[in-house]
Amino acid sequence: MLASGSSRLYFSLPYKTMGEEKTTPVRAPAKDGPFPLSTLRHSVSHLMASAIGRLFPGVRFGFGPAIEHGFYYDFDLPRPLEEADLEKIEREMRKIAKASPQLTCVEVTRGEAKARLLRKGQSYKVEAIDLIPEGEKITFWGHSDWEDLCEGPHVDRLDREFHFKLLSIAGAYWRGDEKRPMLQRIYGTAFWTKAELDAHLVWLEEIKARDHRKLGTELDLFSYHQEAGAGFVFWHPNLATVRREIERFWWDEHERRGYQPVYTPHVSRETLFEVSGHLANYADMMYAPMEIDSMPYRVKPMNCPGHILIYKNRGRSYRELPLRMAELGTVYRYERSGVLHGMLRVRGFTQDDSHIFCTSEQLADEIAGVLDLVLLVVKTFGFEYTAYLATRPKDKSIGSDEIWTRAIASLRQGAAKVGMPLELDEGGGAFYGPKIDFKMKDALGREWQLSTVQCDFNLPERFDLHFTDSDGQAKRPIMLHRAVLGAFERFIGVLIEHFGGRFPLWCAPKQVALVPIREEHAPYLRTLAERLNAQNFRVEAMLDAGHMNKKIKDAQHAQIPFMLVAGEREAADGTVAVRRRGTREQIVMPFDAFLSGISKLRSTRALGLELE
RNA sequence: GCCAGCGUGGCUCAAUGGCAGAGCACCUGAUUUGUAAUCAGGCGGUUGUGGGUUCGAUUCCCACCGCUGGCUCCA
Repeated sequence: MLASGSSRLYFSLPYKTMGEEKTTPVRAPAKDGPFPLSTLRHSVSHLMASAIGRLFPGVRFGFGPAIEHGFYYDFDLPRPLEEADLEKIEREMRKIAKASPQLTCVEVTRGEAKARLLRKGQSYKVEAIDLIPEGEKITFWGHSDWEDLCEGPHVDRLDREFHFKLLSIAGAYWRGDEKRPMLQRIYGTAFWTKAELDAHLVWLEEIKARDHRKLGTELDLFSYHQEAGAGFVFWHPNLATVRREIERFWWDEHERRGYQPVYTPHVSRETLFEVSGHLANYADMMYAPMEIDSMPYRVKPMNCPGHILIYKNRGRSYRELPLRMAELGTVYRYERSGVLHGMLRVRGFTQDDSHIFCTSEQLADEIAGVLDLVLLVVKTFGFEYTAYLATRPKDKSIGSDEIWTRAIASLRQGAAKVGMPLELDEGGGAFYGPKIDFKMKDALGREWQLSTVQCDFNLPERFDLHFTDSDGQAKRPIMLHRAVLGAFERFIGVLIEHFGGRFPLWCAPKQVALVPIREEHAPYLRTLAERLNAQNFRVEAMLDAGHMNKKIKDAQHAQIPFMLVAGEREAADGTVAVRRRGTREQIVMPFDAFLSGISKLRSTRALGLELE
């Protein structure tokens, strides 16, 4: 119903660092034509609705807005749609656009609008009228014999040049409410030019090709199993290697920044989660209790209670603050079956969790420290990001206005210290405190929520935490929850798609492939493999009988960053023919030069593969 | 959880109410190759699980498990 005013910047490409590895088509943002792109898309959604009206008499219409990459429209139809229907609908749309291109708009009174819709049996639309604020204009937009309660704006004529495609069918609750009827939704997209539509379709293909579930199979990264249950990920050696490298990076950075490692049990007595409030507020997400010695125990859905027990284990001095505890803590949460999605939405996952206990004076510095770490991660993996400051929710929340104001100020100060711009998410905070959430934008321009920093005034109260201040008084610390990667499952799932399976050298499952030209050159390469192994490089030595070309193909498919090919000439002068992933180049260089080159790429965690 | 679709060797996909097939992978043998697939042979499936209809079900029906696209909810 609502067309937003102007088209948004629709797609950007932060792919500078990837050098020759770049495979994503470079696209300029889709342009507005005679009308804004979103207006076109909204009009095309109307065109689709009118075609549905002709093909499915008795259809009742829901909403049909323009969205980020296209549009949708919801319908209550007499029968389920099939893929094959989309083409039929498209054909009907073209017919209608050609036959009756003129759009019309009439303003009516509220009563008249209702009568008009009742007459047509459009019960959802009748309901929609009540959503329009009193005093606002009520208009119908239409073309041919079809019209729709709609605020507009729309394009003037449907015989202008534009290009569209219907993409998929899905179910959607009326007004997004799961207690209401399920409608059928058709998604589509539209552009002013064919080139832009084609580019968009190529982009959709690229997304499909980079799907972490597809690459997970192709590159032997992970699996899930019917016999193990939905939402549980099995990490294969290749992906476990990636994870271990990232964990190593993570611990290095945390130790450098004064975090202390802790480990806490996966299962605790239920009373712990009563005290923490999880049982009262989070029970839906928790698994049923298990009985141990006739007492109920629970699998942990979060790590904070465990960390708090460690804090509380003895008296704490102000000298210990800020106290930063870090754990790669595996938690289990019940997610409804329909929301599970590869590694990105699972039921058991490992958070890179930390809790910082500090005074309110220390808060801004601690936040700055966390944000600095987020920036390091963003840079290391080549993401772009947007940071959102989420403030006090309107309905229920705890803590005084003063403490909220101070915490929000601290979040702002922390961001200012590291020069981080903040978008505002008004009222988006947790009930227990404000936070900064990050959306990371991947190489395909899609956004993912990963990092988060949250102030918590609640748990220190509930667990009655304190420390002894310099004046001898017992005082209450503030707690900061933070995750930088978020969860390994989601982070690495995103990373697979971000890199398209082409991991940077430092965390690639295999880093160097060795290919002899003939089997008799294998001994030379074996000595190189030993030297690489001695430097802790992960080597795929393809030294068995077999043909060179096949090995080259296999190494390329496995996305191994470097391939060293050697025959008589190389063996004679201690050189290697280096072939970089994604290229056909053959650069002959001394092995020592190669070794120092990749050592540098590894130690700098370079994103690209340019050897100096 | 809800709506819709799907489930055939490790992977990608055929086929039919009447003996389940191909390519890749894997194994064996031959081939010794200068930058993306050498040739030949072989192994491998109770067609997701359970029930029903039928002379006969992988195919039709039901339930469950799992997956996919969305909705709703989230790291």
